[in-house]
Amino acid sequence: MSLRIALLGLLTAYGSASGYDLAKGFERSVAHVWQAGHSQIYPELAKMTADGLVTVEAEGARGRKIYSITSEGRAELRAWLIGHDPTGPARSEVALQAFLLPLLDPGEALDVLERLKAYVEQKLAELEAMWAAKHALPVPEGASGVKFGDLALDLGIRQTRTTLEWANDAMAQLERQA
Amino acid sequence: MSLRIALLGLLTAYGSASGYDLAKGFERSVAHVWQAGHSQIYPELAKMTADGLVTVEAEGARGRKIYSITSEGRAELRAWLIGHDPTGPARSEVALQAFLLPLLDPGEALDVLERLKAYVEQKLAELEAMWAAKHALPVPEGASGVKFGDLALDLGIRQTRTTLEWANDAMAQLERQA
DNA sequence: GTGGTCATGTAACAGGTTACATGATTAC
DNA sequence: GTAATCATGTAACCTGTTACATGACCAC
Repeated sequence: MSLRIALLGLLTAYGSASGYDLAKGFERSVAHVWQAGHSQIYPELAKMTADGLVTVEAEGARGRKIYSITSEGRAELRAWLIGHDPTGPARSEVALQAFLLPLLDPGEALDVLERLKAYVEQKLAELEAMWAAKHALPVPEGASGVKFGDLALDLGIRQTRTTLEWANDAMAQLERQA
Repeated sequence: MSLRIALLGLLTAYGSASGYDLAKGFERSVAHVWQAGHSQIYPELAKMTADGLVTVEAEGARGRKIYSITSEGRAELRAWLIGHDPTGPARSEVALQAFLLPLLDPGEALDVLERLKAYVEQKLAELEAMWAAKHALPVPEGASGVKFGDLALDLGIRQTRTTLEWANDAMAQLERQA
């Protein structure tokens, strides 16, 4: 379901786009929130067309199909946004690794945390660069106060920072033991 | 892969256990980190037995099969813990909803955040209760400094708190606009 | 012309969820 | 005896990943 929603959302933001554009859109704007490759996107767009949520507005060069959202699609997106309860199953490889870390001896566990920290630091830098890039330009006239995607980016940055703080504290704790 | 690792980890912690016990273990200790139903666990244990990572140590009443980890299994678990890079694809329904929230008007968006906040508060209460329960008892003699699963629980609590703070700030921001 | 990137698709597989199905044991 | 819970399994389905495959167009 969520893939559909993400596609409808992007299509709303873009006005209209091809499957290829949407795949690029996933790499850029939504990558930290949701991911999908083209092999998942193309069949899904076909199904969504069959279900009347999107339509092929035009066909361009190189077989390019330009999709746009229908009013049914807009309704579906709206219903999900308003009605969806995020009971989403928590599944985190990082947390699983953290859970099992005490099975290693402190020195080894420190190495693992060190690598994790490096990874998280890099990710944080990427997200902060994204934020900076988005906010470098002045807000255009008539734009709404909250920019599209900003709330999610803020959440991502905060959570990444929290993970980093946790890793530092966990390392300090292990060092006291080692 | 991660399901295997989680099962090997629980089996290490428990010494030995049946599929049923492991399913219960998922509901309790690891639920905030990883999840799996019995319909996934039983076939996986069968495959792991075929691969030599676990063995059926004994068969009890009601067809109960008691598994224990083999040295091969311990090696696999260790290798994963030491060598696994957490490049895990980020996929979060909450973040997706946050991303698309500006598509609603501020009043509706506030309602969604209100519901999310209630959910997150409840989850935080559960995790904190778990922490309190674990730390109510004095640390047994000879136990290592960090209790099994504590690092992950700490991470979970911190991230849940961060999400809550974010929701509050996002609501305040939307209220200014409404 | 040839290498890159645009653009779409399919197929095989791995991981996960929901529903179906069955029987043994225990508590009342 | 009957309801709850222990205990295991299978089947259908959905989602997601990796790999394969193909052709159009553009820049050099």
